[in-house]
Amino acid sequence: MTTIADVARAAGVSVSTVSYALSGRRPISAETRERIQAAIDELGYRPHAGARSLASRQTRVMALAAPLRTDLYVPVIMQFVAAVATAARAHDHDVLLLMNDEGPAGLERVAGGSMVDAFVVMDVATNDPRLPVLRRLREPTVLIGLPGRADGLSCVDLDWEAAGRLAVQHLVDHGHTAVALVGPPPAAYERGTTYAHRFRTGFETAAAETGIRGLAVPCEPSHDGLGASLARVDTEQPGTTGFVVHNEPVVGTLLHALRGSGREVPHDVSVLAVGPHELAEGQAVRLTSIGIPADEIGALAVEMVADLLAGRSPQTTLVAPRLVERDSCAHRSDSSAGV
Amino acid sequence: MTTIADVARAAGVSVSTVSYALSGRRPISAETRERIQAAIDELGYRPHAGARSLASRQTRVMALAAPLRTDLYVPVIMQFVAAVATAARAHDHDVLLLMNDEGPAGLERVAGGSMVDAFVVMDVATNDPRLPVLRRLREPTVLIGLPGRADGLSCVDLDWEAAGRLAVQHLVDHGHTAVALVGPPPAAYERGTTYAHRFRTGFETAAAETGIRGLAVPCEPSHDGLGASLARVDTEQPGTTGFVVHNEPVVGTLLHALRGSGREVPHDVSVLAVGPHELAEGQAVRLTSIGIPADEIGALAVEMVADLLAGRSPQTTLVAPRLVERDSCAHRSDSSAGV
DNA sequence: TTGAAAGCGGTACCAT
DNA sequence: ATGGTACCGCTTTCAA
Repeated sequence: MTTIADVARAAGVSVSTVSYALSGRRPISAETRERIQAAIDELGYRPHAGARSLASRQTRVMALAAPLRTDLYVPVIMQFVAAVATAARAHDHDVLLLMNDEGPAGLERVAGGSMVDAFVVMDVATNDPRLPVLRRLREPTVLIGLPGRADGLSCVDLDWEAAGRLAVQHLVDHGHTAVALVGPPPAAYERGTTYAHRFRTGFETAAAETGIRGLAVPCEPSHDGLGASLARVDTEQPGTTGFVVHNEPVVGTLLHALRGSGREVPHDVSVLAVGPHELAEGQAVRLTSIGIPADEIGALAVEMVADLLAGRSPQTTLVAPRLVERDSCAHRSDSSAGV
Repeated sequence: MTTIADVARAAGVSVSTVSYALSGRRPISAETRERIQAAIDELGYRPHAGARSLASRQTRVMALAAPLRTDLYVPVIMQFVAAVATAARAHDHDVLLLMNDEGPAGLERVAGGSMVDAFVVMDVATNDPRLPVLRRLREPTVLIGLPGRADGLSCVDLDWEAAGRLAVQHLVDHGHTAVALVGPPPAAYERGTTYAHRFRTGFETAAAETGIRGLAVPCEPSHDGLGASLARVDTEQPGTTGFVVHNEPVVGTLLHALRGSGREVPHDVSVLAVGPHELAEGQAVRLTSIGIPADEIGALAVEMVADLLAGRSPQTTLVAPRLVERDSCAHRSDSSAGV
């Protein structure tokens, strides 16, 4: 293994000069810099991360606490993970992966061992037990999601409430007066994951404000689960012509079920999906959808980590939802709202 | 921050004694051990990972190179990642996440900086450019997958060829004489990902050996993609009564398409899926399926890392496929094979 | 069974 | 602009 001393010797300078050449923390003559760089290239020198972290008290690694749940849509989770990892590299950081099954103890372990400089935490619940721990740690934290109280911690997330409103508004604009939300599984609501609540709140608020009928039903992500939810809608709110699906796994199933019950999309009913655009586009009818900008949010999270590391104060950022029109929402020119 | 010296002082022993008490590398009297443990608990001491890796030349971190492709079924990838992360923790290791977009350079960077003790690499292709690099590195590697030549590296994977044979055999056992494989997208074959080839080889070999008709068609993971593939099957091999789907995203779509063309499952045609059991169970008809034991393979990978770290030689392990019977494969008692 | 001290490979202060 | 060197916190000889 080649060390900084080897490089110094080869370049005919002192170790401190090599160190400063590397960090740029003090002026080095162009000529010296070149000799050093040549030595580094020739020897294939790589600073020892452990030695560096010991001396400098920073690791250039950030921890990413990612969820491991079956009631979450995995492709989106993975997109967040990939976005954070990629953005971290762009900031010359690596990512230490923490699976949430370790809980608060895992965060303490990693922080206590000085393994990371900061935390990015996904899947935060209203009263997440990790929050008090994170506040106490000296390493800064960015939450992907929005807990009940965010004080002292940075947060980034989609503005789910605005997304819920946007969905309803789009259907209202198309003349719908009875809309249903096929939401996440009950478990997602019960767990206190705020995005489920926030979307639903936006949905219900907008329905109330625009004076249309709106019904939100949770949905288990299976063929039968969707069947049950759809039955509830048909029973509790007959005449529903607009569907919002905030439950990726059942998007395709919903389409088939509607068709199976004689309702053509978009001729008889409109469907608006919330989820990845690829999902929306891969269906029998290309679905109008509100995307989840995981790449953007992941990159923002890392940006905010950098801010905190630079000494700036925690902040909360909500990303505005964006709707892409495709082929699943049609105008209802007449006033008939029967099935 | 509390250091080993603080602990030593509090316990009234030397630093080396604390170190040895922690590592267990030399006998410590029960009484001393207790005093040390008490001091550790009281002070909340955590060894500094960087200092430790500097002195001991090992990090207790393993790198996990995970793919970032859109043509892979993400839930399964994630299951591998979770399995490796969990197993790593069970071996007192952490996981540094590498997204494959960095390629061989990322591996060299991380190894050169002494950030990890070993590598677990997913999504290996026949002539993966990372292989020569990994062979050269001093850190041992375990591949999840099977490259063209595995010499010098450990490998774990599902025995995909056996899986392909198992699928055909199951359909043959149920009296089918014309079976089709709806496989992964062309990109998966072209990339040289061996699992696609191996499954297909097993499928075709078994079909040939049992003397039945067998047709393998790749399939783009979308509604239209499935439509195209199904059309090929109907044209090139009319009378097909057994379908093997090795393409998770289109499983549901295939079911609907068959139904749409007047073929009931399992009455008219049998369908056998390859993929997670939850996927198979969430369909309109509960599908007989061959699972992908990601948890088992991930755990094995970590086990093999531990073996290599302990000085044992590289080895290759192929996990036998397991088939779970559900409701999508029926016996064809007569000899009619018409659509 | 325990202690003292020499590294491990960097960083950054103090000099020049 | 550059060099010398005292740490950073831990592991592991060497000694007792």
